[in-house]
Amino acid sequence: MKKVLCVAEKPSIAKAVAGHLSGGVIRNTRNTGNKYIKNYDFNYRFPPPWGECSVTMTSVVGHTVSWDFADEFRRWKDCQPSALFDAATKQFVSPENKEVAANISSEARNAQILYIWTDCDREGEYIGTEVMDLAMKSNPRVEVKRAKFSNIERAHILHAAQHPGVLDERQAAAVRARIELDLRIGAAFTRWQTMLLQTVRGLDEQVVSYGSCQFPTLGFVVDRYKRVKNFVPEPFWSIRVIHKRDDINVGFSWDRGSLFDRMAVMVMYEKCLAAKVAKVVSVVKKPTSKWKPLPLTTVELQKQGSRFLGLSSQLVMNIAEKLYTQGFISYPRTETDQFDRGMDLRALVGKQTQSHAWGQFAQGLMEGGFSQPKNGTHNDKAHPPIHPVAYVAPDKLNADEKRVYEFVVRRFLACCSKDARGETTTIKLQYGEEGFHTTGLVVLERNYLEVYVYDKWTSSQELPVFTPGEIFNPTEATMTEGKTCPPGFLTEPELIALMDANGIGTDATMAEHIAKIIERKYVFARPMGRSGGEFSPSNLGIALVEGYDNIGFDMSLSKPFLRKEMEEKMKKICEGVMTRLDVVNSSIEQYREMFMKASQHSDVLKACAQRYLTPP
DNA sequence: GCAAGGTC
Repeated sequence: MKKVLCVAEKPSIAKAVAGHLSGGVIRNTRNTGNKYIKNYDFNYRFPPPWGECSVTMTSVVGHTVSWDFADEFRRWKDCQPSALFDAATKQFVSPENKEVAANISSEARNAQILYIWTDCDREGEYIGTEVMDLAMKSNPRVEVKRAKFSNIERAHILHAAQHPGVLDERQAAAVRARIELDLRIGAAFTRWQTMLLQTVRGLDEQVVSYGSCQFPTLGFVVDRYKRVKNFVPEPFWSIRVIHKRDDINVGFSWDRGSLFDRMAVMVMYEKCLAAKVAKVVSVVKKPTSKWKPLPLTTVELQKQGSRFLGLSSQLVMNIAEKLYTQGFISYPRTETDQFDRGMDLRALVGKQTQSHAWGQFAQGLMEGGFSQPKNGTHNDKAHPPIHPVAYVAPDKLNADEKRVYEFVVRRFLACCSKDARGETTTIKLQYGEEGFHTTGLVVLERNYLEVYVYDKWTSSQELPVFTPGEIFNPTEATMTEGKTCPPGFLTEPELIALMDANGIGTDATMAEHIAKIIERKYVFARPMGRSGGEFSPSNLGIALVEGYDNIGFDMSLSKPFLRKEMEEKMKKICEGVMTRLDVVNSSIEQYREMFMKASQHSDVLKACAQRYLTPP
């Protein structure tokens, strides 16, 4: 009988896959040197030519192998920062991963086949090559296969086991290019600018880091700050009509909205008054609905967590991680906003019927209210949307955990419910030569809104009856004056949305980048009650962005374009259009030129920092 | 004393 070693990216997947393949008959569960990892032994019948095999299923815990510079470049004074662009690098297993690596090597020793079950995304493909290398160290002749799966539903996993594929070397190469570039560019610029600015007041003890994600994130905050600061309010004028009927004051808005030309508005307003009467042009009733939300992704969880729960994105992710490891919710790092057709969503809804808070609603879904969730447009092919997998009694969780869990559950139940339905009434007026309108809403069926308490959709004041063709004398018509308002400082949900839209970081790391630029004292977070808080840059943060902008680069270091370019090059590696070395070499040359330009004009950056950091 | 990416 052949021995097959299966390796997943994380312990939870190993456990789930072992459960499905073994049919519940696990011969042996062995502890390893790592407290999270277990080895599961069982038999499984693979398709020919393998047939019935003795299987060991285990996992790593994310990356096992790290990259850094060779020893002679590790200390900051050992070399010029610019030397890091082509300094020797090395891979190694960090002390906390020693047992993980040893487990793979020793389990692979007597296996004929290594079957890789890492997540089916780019990082997973690379982690798969780490596992392969570790296994081949002890068993160079082991045959390597790769499972293709996108969720851990039983039938899906069994199908994956029956259809072994191969590792995608291009995707792994793309990740390796990314690792090398981030290391070289990040370390070179970080050392250089830290040492350059050390003599500036207040920065003597501080690391001033550069990272391809940190800087664009900082750039978003500075950008908004400048827009707020440079904002010049502009006056505008409008016309508003009010008519009192059945004791209701109905306000009508001007079809033109508002104009910046006072005289023009004045003339139009006078014409209205001269006309004396207004005429009802149309009264239109239209069914309308408010759509239930899409299945929950990580980015959405972080944005809404900040908006509705008043928790920072990082805290939300830490809590979600904990709820996941305790088996209460599904994997919290996902880009997918579509549920697989095969998933038994009703079973998951059923588990929530015992809740005092939303149990009745869940019961209602079980008794006919259920409706298949909408599909979004994202699918990472690795994880389903975030959803509750078990019911948890509220007294088992602390206050913040309870709120995150509750959000995940309510969101899920909302997805499985129906859109809210209502009816709008739109009344259009002609008054002089101008058009006016008003709209009323009656909510007819609340549906998902009953459980998704975060969305508001309320009936506006009911409109009195107006009849098409009717002519009346408006109670009041006024010319109003307003002023344009500056935008607010950047909030956390807005920042996450910007990062997401511009490809800065991944769902798993966006919160870390935000935390990092706070730790580096580039930005401050002002807590703002329930909406989560807003960011403004420090003097140092502004100085860095402005200093580099003053030097002047074709592509700004604090804008997302450089990162986007790197992402596009990675895609080209995946498509086979470029090789890893093409990408690494061309990017290194590009950054080396920028680095040289920066060092030639270091006085510009330094002067900028001095200007912002020296008290007047 | 550097990065960003996994995961715990």
